[in-house]
Amino acid sequence: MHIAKQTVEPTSSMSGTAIRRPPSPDAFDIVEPFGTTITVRRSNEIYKHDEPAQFCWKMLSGCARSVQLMEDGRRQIGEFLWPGDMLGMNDLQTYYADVEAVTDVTLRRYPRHVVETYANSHVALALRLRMMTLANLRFAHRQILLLGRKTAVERIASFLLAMDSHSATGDGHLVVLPMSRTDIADHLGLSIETVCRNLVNLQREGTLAIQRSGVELLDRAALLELACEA
Amino acid sequence: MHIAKQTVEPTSSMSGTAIRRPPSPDAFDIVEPFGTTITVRRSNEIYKHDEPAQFCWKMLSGCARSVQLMEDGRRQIGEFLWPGDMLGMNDLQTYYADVEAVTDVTLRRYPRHVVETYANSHVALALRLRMMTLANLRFAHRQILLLGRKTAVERIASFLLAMDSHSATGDGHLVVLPMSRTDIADHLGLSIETVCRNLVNLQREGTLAIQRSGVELLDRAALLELACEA
DNA sequence: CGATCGATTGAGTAGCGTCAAATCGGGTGG
DNA sequence: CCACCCGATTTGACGCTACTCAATCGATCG
Repeated sequence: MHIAKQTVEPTSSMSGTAIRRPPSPDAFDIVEPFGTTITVRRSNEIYKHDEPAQFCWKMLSGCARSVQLMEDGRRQIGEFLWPGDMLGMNDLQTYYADVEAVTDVTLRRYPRHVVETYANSHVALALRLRMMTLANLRFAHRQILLLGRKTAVERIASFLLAMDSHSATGDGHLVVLPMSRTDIADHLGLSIETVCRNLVNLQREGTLAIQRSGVELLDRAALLELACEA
Repeated sequence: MHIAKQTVEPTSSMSGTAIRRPPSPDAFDIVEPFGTTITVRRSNEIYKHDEPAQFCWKMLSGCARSVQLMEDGRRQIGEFLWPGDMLGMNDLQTYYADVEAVTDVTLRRYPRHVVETYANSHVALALRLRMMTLANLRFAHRQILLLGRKTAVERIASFLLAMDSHSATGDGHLVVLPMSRTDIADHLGLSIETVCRNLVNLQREGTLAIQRSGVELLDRAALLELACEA
């Protein structure tokens, strides 16, 4: 595990924890004293497939990707992880995917056995963990529908809308895309060229404007229509 | 909800609960007194998308499918459900998929609020529920890799091996496939014709033999190779 | 300024989908 | 018992979506 930097902040700063973080007090506070705040630099791994699952993490800031690799190099990004998301929770003794930092990332790291121990005595924590897992399962099933039955444009429209809901900016139309086209392709089950071409097509149609740091959504209604979520 | 028949067996018979059912005593036993054993006939629904999530169920026998429908009729089967599997657990107030009986199915039905209440006081049950959800999440991510990055043959090989692990027969090579080709196609993100053709190709190569009730696996090593799980 | 990595564009193709027809199997009623 | 019917499965012909390979463009960095 390559962890670029390790600092010990007494409390997690609230920056970048806007979306999925519930209001304090959080059932997770009970294990806060056992947490360590760490930083992982862009492109470095947070944990790897088959490693013993000793820790779990909570995203504080940045973006990470969960990666499954096939022997011949085919790659699938199961999910992107955002502030408030948990990583590394498992029913097995080892992790079953790689997780890597897309941007520089700060995380709060907890020993798994501590979390499990507290989950066995503090019902609120057990409930919180279960609800997080159920929400993740729901997202996974959305992704299964996307990968099984949606066309390339539909996948991209769905993806952009999902990214939009993570954009802290909210009001503005600009959706920041911190991940590469390759990452997007490997998340949507497409080739990088198909992602590019479809983005350009959407731009041509006036639905969005491609910018350096992301895309500007010009016609959200058209995207909703395309994403089959209208 | 169309439930064909409703009986009240005092205890669930153990028939058909071979695979994922842990040995007694089960943490679930605590809610058994609140359960009702029901039967749902082939092709009937167990619950529907957007219904209030009042109940959850445990599969006792048979096979069910979890279905997501798009407005234009495209269909995705997220998972097949087998004895021991839970249905209807959710972090929302309503279900987010349809579940239908593939074969005649018997289930044990529990009021959600009872399960939630006990989960808040009986740690073993809370843990058990979380572990089940984590396992489901792991299966979902396997399916995401399959749908995102595997070819048609690879998907079918993976599917047959997964079905094999549910076959109670074990020793014999015959894998029973209770679901239709359409169901298989909608689970693997393929067309029904592609499923047929690839099954026939595998038969031609001597990897399997198509039979009335399922397929006989003649060369499991070849399937493992194809499934990219060798 | 050259080098490098990511993004875009173009040309050609293959895998899988669609449409349509044929076949199979199981159930029904005479 | 057999002829018929209907739905599911299989087969065939063809087309299209998205992939592959390859070249170009752009931006960032030393």
